[in-house]
Amino acid sequence: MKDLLTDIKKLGRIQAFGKDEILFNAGDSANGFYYVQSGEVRIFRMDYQGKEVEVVRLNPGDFFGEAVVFVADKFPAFAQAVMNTKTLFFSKNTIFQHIDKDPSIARFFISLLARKCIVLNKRIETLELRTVRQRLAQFILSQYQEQKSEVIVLNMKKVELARSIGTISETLSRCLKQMQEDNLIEVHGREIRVKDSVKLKQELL
Amino acid sequence: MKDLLTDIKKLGRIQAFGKDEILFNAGDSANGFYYVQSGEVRIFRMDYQGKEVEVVRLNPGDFFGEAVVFVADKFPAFAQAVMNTKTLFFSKNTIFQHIDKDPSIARFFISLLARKCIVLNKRIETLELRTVRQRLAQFILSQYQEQKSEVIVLNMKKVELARSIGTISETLSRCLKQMQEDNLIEVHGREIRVKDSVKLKQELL
DNA sequence: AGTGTAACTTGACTTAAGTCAAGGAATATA
DNA sequence: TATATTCCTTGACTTAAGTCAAGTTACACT
Repeated sequence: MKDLLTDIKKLGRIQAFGKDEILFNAGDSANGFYYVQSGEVRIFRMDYQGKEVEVVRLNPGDFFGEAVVFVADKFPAFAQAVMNTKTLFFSKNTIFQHIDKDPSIARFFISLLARKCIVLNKRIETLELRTVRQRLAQFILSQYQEQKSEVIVLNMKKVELARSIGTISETLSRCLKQMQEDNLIEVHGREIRVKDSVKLKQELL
Repeated sequence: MKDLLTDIKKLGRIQAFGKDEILFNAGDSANGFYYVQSGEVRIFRMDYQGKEVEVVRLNPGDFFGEAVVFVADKFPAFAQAVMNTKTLFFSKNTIFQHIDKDPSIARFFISLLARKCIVLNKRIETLELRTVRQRLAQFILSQYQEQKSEVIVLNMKKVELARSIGTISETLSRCLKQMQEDNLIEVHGREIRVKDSVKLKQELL
């Protein structure tokens, strides 16, 4: 699988983008997708007031745009480099050719997409929880399980975390404080130490 | 594509389930996935109190379980027939064999999964909207665009709609009423008539 | 180290939305 | 047609969470 990824990466063309540079605009024809080598990419939409609404951020090791390329012909959102970023670009044609002649490549993308579905489903379940506190607890627990450590280190700003659990930074702040007072966690900057994972789980009703 | 689906359906084994019958339990090994021929299936989890939390409902024409089968080995949730239901069951082995020898089948599942990703992403964007009113507006607009008609007919109970936009039936009720008073829509039972789609769009901020 | 900016926290206040409880439709069942 | 059940709506109330505004703290850069 690791070698497969290495092989697949060889099918891509290296591209470099400067900070704030646009990779594609909403409406651009989706004739290929991307893999982040280094840096960071953000995907966002424009709402009716022309305000940007961030959808997701992609970090090294992430593919993006492939779902769109496989089913639609235009990108529905914008992609912009957050910092200097290197990507691999995979053209639709190349990839389809390789999928057709090498089943292991087909399987690779099947499992890539399947994993995305699972992740997205989890995200939805989180967002469907009623209170911010529950969604935050869910987030902390999921990180806690992924990283095997008791200490979670956020790889994003708190505003971003807030948005990703469907709230705003002020509310997140208060919620973290409250959870500290309830002895569930301990917060130091971007480090969250899980003190009582059992009680934390009980929060999820 | 239509023929491809027909061919693929031939790879499945017909199964029939009575009302309320369980198709699989959380934790069962995922050695295959399903296609709904007729009837309805609901997927749900158990929370810590042992209360059922519905994740999604599947109707005729829907595949389910395939993402899990492609990446994990156990189902994370329960599946239950809502009414008498006929499904096709596709065993993991059979499907993988066919994927490996027929690229068009691989492509079929790639596009199936890619479409799911797109749908899930839309769902997330909806849930991230701040107010219930916005999420409801979003829901109505998306239905309005899919069905080309001004009249949307809900194919679910209002409780279910409420949950799917992350709220409860009482709030949904009040929200629908308010939107009627604001002359955006007209509600008669499960029919929603869009009266002013422009204003409705402006609701999304 | 000093200064400036961005990130985060806190407080006071307002509004949205959930809970509980009751009552009406609508639909199914006898 | 009556009766039961499920579904939906409404009201009164409480609580959660958003807004606005004012500080802190942390960090980045000369």
